[in-house]
Amino acid sequence: MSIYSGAPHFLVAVDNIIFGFDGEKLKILLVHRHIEPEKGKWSLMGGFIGQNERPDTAALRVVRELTGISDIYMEHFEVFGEPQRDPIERTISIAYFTLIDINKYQHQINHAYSAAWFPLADAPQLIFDHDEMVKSALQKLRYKAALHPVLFELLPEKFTIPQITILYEEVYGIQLDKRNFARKLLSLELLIKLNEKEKESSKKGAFYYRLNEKNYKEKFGAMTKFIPFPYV
Amino acid sequence: MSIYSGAPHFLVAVDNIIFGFDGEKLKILLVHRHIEPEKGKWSLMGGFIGQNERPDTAALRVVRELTGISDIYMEHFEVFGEPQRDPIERTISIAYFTLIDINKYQHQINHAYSAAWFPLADAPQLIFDHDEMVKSALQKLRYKAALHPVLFELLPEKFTIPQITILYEEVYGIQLDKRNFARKLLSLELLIKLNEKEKESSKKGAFYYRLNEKNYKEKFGAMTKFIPFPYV
DNA sequence: TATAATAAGAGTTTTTTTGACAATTAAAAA
DNA sequence: TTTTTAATTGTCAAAAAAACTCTTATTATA
Repeated sequence: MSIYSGAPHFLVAVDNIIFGFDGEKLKILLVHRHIEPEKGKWSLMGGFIGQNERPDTAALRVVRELTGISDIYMEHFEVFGEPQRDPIERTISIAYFTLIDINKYQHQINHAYSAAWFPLADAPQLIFDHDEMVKSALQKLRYKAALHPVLFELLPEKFTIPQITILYEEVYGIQLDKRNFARKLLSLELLIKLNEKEKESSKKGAFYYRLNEKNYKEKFGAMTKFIPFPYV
Repeated sequence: MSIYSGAPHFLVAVDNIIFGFDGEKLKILLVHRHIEPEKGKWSLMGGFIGQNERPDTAALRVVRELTGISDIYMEHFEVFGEPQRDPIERTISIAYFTLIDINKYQHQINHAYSAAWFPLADAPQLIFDHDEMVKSALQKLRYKAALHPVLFELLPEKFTIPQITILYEEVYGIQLDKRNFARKLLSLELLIKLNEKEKESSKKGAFYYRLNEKNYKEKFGAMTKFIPFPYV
């Protein structure tokens, strides 16, 4: 018997705020509950940590079960441990935010979970404290993305400067000066210009770019001010 | 019986990396283990989460038990959940870093824990994965302090510009240009100059300053580049 | 075939911030 | 009175950021 046996034991879960971007809106991926309690409501994708599983492995597993993908950007940002947060049994939840390319993985979604993408602005009410989790995740994403080029994780392999600009404007809810922002982005030497244009959204067409993988990895940690603080 | 009963339950602990600054060195507060396992070794101050206790409350309690103080800066930064990290029984640890004024509270330390301050540079080897925790905590502290005026939490109520400069140099292990750094600090309007000098460390004496509490709170969230990235 | 419309994207100027550098000053000790 | 020590103030150039305007490629339409 353990010498720690006097201490209480708890259920420990992971919950994942999965962000995506469809070219217009920042979205989150939610699952529909088919069981009680809170049956019929929407919730974040989550799950309990297994007996021999690390928390971050559990968080990856949960996203893989839902979307079929493993190669994703994920970061722990907070622990939600209010004793009464789950009315059935006390559960301590380790929360992560995850960024995925919505276009690439939309068809791989596991329909067993009845998942759906919702624009962040008009997502339904969620179970337990999941609304609070989403709010906090967005805050942490904003913090992160203001200093690291993390939002590229939300874009497809080929993207245009106007698309990136819209993404940043959407995440922060602000208007950016297109000229200054494009200049800043290009000066980082993260992007490789392609000989191909996207012609859906304009007559002139915008050149496609892709990430310079090497520079992206090298410069990811080096903080750059993408967005002036405080935003608003 | 809970409908979650199939899921495993775990011990959940908090561990606290408590930083202090004595005017020369950045230090951490460690406790001496009087029990097995790892009896005689040094460890971080930690404890198990109580049945009806929030994780952050537990982290505060643990610091209060050791130092007698409650009014402290504390931030969660990582979860350590490797299944084998504690050889006795699997324990998931929620880690926090804490900044306290070493001078103010040195005399309140609870001797039941045989605690001692160690300069970060020559701290003893710690139990389990606590060395890794300290390393990660320092990294997070550096990140935080490069953007927010959080290091003032380590200083006494009255402090001098040279003292702050030494603190930043110590935290980052770099040399700063005193003139440029003082200019940046003063331009933030966080400091109020006092009509009093500190005369221990120089003949001329350095003016004492104290925090402008209002501006400190207001501008804490507004990121400022105290230290250029990447540091080193 | 010309031209109007649209959004992309390259360029300029001003202001602010940063970084590199040296001289002056206050107070105690010799 | 002079020396010594560390604090404090100051200048200038370079770099970065912010504000702002015009040109261009392309499609649709007259």
